[in-house]
Amino acid sequence: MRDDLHHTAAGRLKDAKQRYTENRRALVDILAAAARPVPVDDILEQDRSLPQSSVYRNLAVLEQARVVRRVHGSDEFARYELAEDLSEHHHHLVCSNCGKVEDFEAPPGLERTVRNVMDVAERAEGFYANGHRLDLIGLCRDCA
Amino acid sequence: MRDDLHHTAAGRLKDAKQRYTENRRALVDILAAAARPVPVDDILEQDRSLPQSSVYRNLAVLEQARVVRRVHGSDEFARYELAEDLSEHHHHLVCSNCGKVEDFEAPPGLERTVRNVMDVAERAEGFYANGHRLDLIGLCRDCA
DNA sequence: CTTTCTGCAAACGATTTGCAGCAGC
DNA sequence: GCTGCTGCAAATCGTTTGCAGAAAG
Repeated sequence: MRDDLHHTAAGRLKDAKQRYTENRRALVDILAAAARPVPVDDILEQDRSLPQSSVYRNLAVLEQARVVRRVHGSDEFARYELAEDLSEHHHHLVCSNCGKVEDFEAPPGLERTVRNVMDVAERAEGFYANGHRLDLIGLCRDCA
Repeated sequence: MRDDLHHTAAGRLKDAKQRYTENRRALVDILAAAARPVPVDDILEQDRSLPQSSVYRNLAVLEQARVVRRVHGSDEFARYELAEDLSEHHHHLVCSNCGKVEDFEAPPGLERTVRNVMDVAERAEGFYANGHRLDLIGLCRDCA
């Protein structure tokens, strides 16, 4: 499973004419292990051997190769998670107090409804949606 | 209608022990006139008499007073819109190419579905949602 | 070998803040 | 007057970039 992930990541990097180096593999491992989008600072704490600039640069490369995705919380800090098709489809619980972001799996009916909304957007506004984000904003357990 | 808006804004600022000055009124007017969240740069262009620092400072004050709300697009620029209860409830079409954000009114069935999801989040995760954002990500008419 | 990656340190740029003067109450 | 607001210019800080050396292929 984890091997499969690395295999896919390597393939996508190769398509983008990029190498799958130690540092990049480490980033993918950290993101795969997390149950939430990870802020850059957390990554640096989890692996002190990674220099800040390399982390930023490699996350940008991985994002372009569609291996990871950047996520916005309620604060200014960049957070990253694995690309949608490398993990389960899910949504986010965003704490408006502390900025934390948790993954959340929505009940099945929702996806169908959202699909309809995407069709409406296309017909009504000429907007070609290829994805969506549904974030619930509120107070996490710690801040409640 | 517009007067009512200013009246409400003034009241909320008073509650926060803030004054409703010319500059702040101008910001509310600009946001009320837009059909989309407005980036700070656009505000500065629309009213050259507003100094950058005042715009940032006043938007922060207005946000704390719950008159405006900060919105995240797909780029790094801060965008603002009127608080949810001062405008119509709506969602956003976020262009993943140019970062632009458009307002979009979703069909009624969606809201009911989302309400259910919020209940699920509370029971399953102990997360007290008080709002949501559903953004469709894709290509706007110009970028398609 | 050639191309890409790394890590340091310096640069960048959107946003924030200190401060002296001005305006609201 | 006292308190809060303004606008300038300087500081802040997450993020980006230039460059010389190391590593991948």
